[in-house]
Amino acid sequence: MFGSYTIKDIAKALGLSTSTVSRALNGSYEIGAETKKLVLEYAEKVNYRPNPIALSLKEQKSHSIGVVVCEVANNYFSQAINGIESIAYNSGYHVIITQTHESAAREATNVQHLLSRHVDGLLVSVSASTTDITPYQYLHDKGFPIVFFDRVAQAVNTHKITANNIKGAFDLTEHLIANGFTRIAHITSSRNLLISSERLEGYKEALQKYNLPVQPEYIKHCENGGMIQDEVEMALQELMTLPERPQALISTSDRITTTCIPIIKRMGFKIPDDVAFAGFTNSDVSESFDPPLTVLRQPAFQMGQMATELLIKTIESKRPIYEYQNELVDTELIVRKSSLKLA
Amino acid sequence: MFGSYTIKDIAKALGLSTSTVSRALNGSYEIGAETKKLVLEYAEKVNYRPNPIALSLKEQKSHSIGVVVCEVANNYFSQAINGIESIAYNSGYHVIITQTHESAAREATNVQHLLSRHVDGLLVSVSASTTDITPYQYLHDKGFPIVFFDRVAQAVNTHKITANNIKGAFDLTEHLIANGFTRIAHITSSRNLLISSERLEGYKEALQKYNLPVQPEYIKHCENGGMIQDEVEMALQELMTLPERPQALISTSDRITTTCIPIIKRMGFKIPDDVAFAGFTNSDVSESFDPPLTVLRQPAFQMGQMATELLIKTIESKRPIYEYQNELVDTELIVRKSSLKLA
DNA sequence: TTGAAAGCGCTAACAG
DNA sequence: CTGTTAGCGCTTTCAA
Repeated sequence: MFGSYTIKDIAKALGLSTSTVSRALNGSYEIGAETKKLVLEYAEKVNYRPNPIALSLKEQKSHSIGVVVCEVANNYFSQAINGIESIAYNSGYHVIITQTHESAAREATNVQHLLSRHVDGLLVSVSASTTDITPYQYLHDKGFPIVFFDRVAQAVNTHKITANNIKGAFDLTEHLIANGFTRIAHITSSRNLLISSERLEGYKEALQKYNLPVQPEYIKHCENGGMIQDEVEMALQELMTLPERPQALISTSDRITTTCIPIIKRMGFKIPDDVAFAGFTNSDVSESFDPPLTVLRQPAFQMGQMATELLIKTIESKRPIYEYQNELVDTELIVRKSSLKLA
Repeated sequence: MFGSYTIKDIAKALGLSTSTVSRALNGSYEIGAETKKLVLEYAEKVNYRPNPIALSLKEQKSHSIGVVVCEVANNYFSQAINGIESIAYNSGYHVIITQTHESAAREATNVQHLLSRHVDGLLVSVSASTTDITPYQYLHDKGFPIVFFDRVAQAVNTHKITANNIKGAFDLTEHLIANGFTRIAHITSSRNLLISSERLEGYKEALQKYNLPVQPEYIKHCENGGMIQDEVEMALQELMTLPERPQALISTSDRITTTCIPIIKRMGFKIPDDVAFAGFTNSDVSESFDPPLTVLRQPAFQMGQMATELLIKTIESKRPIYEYQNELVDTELIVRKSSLKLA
């Protein structure tokens, strides 16, 4: 709060009523041209700014949207937040960001917190440990605007923005197959996440297309989404000590992808000579890795923008919405040395 | 806004007045034990949550803090924001983040925007192109709480949290000197930024300590903070075509550091054989770079936390504050292969 | 111990 | 065309 002029101040200074000032400021029709001019000029002079809090109280709208993500310091999410901010800012909304650190409990608290803050809508990407989505279902049923992005709660029938995960993982896997690899392992995030199963599905589809067996021992889940270094290390350990050691690895989670590299090296394997590697990540330095990383990139910024546009449209819609969009956006495969052809 | 119970609802249901309910809820002394119990139980039952907007209007406090940074999708800032969120969240404040994209004009708009949102205080890290700090000075003079972190407006006498930039750059430079390099170039961000001059100073101090000449042609500024790829490329180009080509490079900006690597490689130089490299960055994957990067890391998370603690303390202080803290936090030098000893 | 009423800044229905 | 009034949810005098 900072010593700003109120409508009352203007009214007093100009010898008018607050309603007249309000009307002038809001360009109402029922106002005299001169009065209007007078008020507008004075308001301009004293740099009048309406108090958004008073407006919120009046309108029963906070003009804020709540964001639930696992982590801000994550390539994908920091880019998505960039997109969210860009749209929200221009639409007069501000953004309250909360982090789950992949904890379902924390996520529930965050949603509560955001609700008690009276956010007008929610932009959510569920945590890796989230299984209970009834709070979202409940809110949505009550007509509260929610848009999921990236990590969606499938069962809740609302707007969703996701990357084409199946195709993305398919492309990644197919690329490895095309490069001569047949024993390809798959490291992914929690089984709770739809993105995990979709990416797994894309992987399987590619194997099947080329008549390669889908081997369960080649598939590893990191239930904490890679937040815990040990789980990634364990998964890698198990994979690389298999009798039929995989020739290539794909990782389908941003954090896991970047975490894998040093672990693999520490285990003494050379990429791609001993084991090829490719993964989902939005890191903008994957080119500088040793070796340069083959990555599957999601349009994080655009996804954030799309989700926010949809959410604001929903919030501002006059009539209830019963048709929900399920946007699928394309990913980008960037081939580099880490997935180099088998000699 | 979401169909929640109000004090009025409770009052009506219990046949009390709103003031009584309010008193019960706030644990006032002037209230009957039974009434209090009654209200509290009912409130609990219906999951009553005070409307923060009404409270804000009443208290003339928004319980929100505004953050001004250049970019969320930046290693340092995303980590700092993580720290900011963690403290703000636990203190009942929410955080409104704005990005300048290194534009001074955008920064001014953002501050205006945040002010019109009635944030209770500002956490700012100025943009690379900011020269006019009078708005901050003005606000601060009026008693508005501002804490600068990382990129501070030196002239404004308020709380500041910075890394020990001089020592950090000194350490980085000394390390290179210790490794046998004598011709060390310095690439940094805009001259406007105090962090740039401090880091430059640390560099010079190290050279002087070891009786090495400070050569102006070895010092390059990127006025756009590395937002523009070309400016980094240009700087590198000029340095690497010098008659006496530098043997080592230090970069003192997060974004510039990560940008340099691919450019240097594209120019055909091998790191560290043709030119050694070390730089400020908070990237958590610098270990995976080719070659693994020697970096100077700032405690971004803690800096965000400290800044937020200070800001909230200032906001909530009963009496005006005239003593401002200037916290200097230590950096961490992590030595890796990119700065390897000269053969 | 409790209630009535005013007020935070703003808008809007209702009078005039 | 303009003023009066009430009300959004809450706290806090002031009376009782």
